[in-house]
Amino acid sequence: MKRNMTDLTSRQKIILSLIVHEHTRTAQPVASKTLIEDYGLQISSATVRNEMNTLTELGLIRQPHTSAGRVPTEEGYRFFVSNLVQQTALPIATRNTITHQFYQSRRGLDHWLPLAASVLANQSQAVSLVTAPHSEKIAFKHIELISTRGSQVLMVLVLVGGEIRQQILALDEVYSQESLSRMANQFNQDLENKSVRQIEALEASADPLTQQILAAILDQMHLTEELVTGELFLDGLSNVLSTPEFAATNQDHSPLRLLEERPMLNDLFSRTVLTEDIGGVQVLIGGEGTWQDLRDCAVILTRYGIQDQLSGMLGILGPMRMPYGHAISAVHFVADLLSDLITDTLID
Amino acid sequence: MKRNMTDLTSRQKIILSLIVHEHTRTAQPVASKTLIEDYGLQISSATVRNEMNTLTELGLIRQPHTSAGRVPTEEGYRFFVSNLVQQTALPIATRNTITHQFYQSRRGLDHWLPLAASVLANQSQAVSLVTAPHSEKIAFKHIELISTRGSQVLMVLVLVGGEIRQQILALDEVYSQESLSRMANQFNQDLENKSVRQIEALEASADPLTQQILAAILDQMHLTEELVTGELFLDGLSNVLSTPEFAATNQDHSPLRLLEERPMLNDLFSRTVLTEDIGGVQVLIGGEGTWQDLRDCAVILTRYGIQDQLSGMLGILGPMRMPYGHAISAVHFVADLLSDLITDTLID
DNA sequence: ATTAGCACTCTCGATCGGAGAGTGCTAAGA
DNA sequence: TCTTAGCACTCTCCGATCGAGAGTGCTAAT
Repeated sequence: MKRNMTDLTSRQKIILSLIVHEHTRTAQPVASKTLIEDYGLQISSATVRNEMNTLTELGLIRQPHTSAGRVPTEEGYRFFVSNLVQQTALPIATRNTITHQFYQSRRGLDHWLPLAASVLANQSQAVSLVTAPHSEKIAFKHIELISTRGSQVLMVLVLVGGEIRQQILALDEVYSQESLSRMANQFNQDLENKSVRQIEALEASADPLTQQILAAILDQMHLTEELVTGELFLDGLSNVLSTPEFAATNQDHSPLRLLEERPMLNDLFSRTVLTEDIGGVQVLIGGEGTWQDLRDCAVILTRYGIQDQLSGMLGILGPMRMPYGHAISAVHFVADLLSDLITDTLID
Repeated sequence: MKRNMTDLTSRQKIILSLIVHEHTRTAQPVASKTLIEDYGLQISSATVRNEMNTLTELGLIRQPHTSAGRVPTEEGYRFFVSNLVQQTALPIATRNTITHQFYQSRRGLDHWLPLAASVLANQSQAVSLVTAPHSEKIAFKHIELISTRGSQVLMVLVLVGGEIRQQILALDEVYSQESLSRMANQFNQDLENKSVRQIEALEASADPLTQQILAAILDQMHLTEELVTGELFLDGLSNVLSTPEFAATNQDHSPLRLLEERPMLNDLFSRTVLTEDIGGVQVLIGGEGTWQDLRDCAVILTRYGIQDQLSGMLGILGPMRMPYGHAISAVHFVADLLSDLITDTLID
């Protein structure tokens, strides 16, 4: 079933590449004549047709109907991406512009993540997805208790890795800001770098007030732990709204549904990228049998961040007919950029 | 131009209402016969046709072509919303379920805002928009300096109202967590409740380290001040993807573009709702001449929060053909719910 | 003021046919 | 054995045509 490099002659590879390229450009079936005319091949259209026949038998391309040109199949795209695609690095000027946007007045993740999504969307002309980085292991870093009104207190919790969580606590009596700060300092000394387990062990043998706060801390840590990924940033919806692949022709089965269904999205993330080391880019073509809604789409995903410590995911979702070389390069580039930024500002 | 209540006989109002209702249901032009058959009117179709003629002359309904039924015009919808719509309160069971979801294990805005978006989207079967609440006047509440690595420090800034901002600072030398905490405490005493102006006044006469931190604080306060609204939460995209109004038939002019263009969105927010007091719901029909992309859409927006202190915006964007009664009630309901929650947990 | 009756108009869907595109096959040439 | 010119064949696409049906506007009667 699975083809490898050696199954195809180099001429067949060239023809497959050209079909992919041309079909990406025009969204139309590609004719044998178009190929020799537009790309100046030194062979006749009949020869191309013969080769096309072979490729069709191999399941790499197909004809929408008897007398139409050829279109790459899912298999065909997979073969292309695995063996033939060549990454087309972003122009140096573009890279500089983008890098500059990220580094100007170092504003932190709040700024970088939407920017990453925006850059990806622009570069790929597809929908981009970026998740906030998430710690591999949840541990306490710092707590702050801020008196607000009456006995109500704002708890700000910083976890190792830099994730910040907040919660309003209703304490039993009113405490001054001084005593709240003292309490927070105590927690900061006692809990630094401690894991959920270790903190749970302390919970039992504490006075009621401490217990209440510990419970809140643990609550937030649990919530964070349960997340597969951090917050999700999207961009580039308008890039794909008008493409036929995303139009909701089939009743309400649009690939865009996926973006609103966190369970599905998490599933996608878990099954593909979470298993990979940082640095590898995964390309999913046509839903891979699992995601019906992605039948005509491709997803390019990768992980960024710091191996075994703090990582997020980013990638794009576009029509299967996509400029893979450019898209993969763009994903790589943005991932590396974010990884660098996070390494520079890691909170540990 | 503008019609008021008294321009129409009560029978005309009934007919207009029925046309709006029926067209909302079927998305088809409404015939005179349909009206008397499906709604049991005790008049003949010819009479209805005569009245329809009048309504057409008044510009409240129109015929797509000579021998088709009638469709409400923009004007017609406006008249309907201003004079005829009756809010249909959400069923008590639904209200309870929703309220319960908001109040369970009070998790704070992180939880409430996406939930609000989700509830609105479900109730209205349209796209929902919710912005995080934003302070009317920016003032310092609390700062925390957390040592991370080497001379790098995480600054967590809490503003009056509860907005939290963070930034990584690169200090000139390494400070212990104790000395950082001491510094933070000093700031907390000196700056409590101070505005941007007041803090700027202090900046000049401080030592370099203090200056650096004050600059960072001011930087974040300025950034916050410049925001028209807080973070934006969306939901319900899939509700409208398949409706003709949102399909990107006209090249790439879909109403959904709007959602990705913050400037446009801010403009929409500013011109309509920011001018209103909390409690009033605004209905925008057909882009009101300003927003081309919203030609076939309606937007229902309102403000929630605490007057003159902390407020955000929420609403829905749907096809002009929309169950206004239900939608307006839903927007009202969710806004009130959020206002209550925010009042309970206000940080001042 | 209302309504029955009727002629009129316009859309929608089905059907048809021709033009054009592109193929597969065959047979000849390198 | 590989390549290619030539040609018949197939299928889509597009426009034209047509009839059915829906819904109206008008007229005349109540």
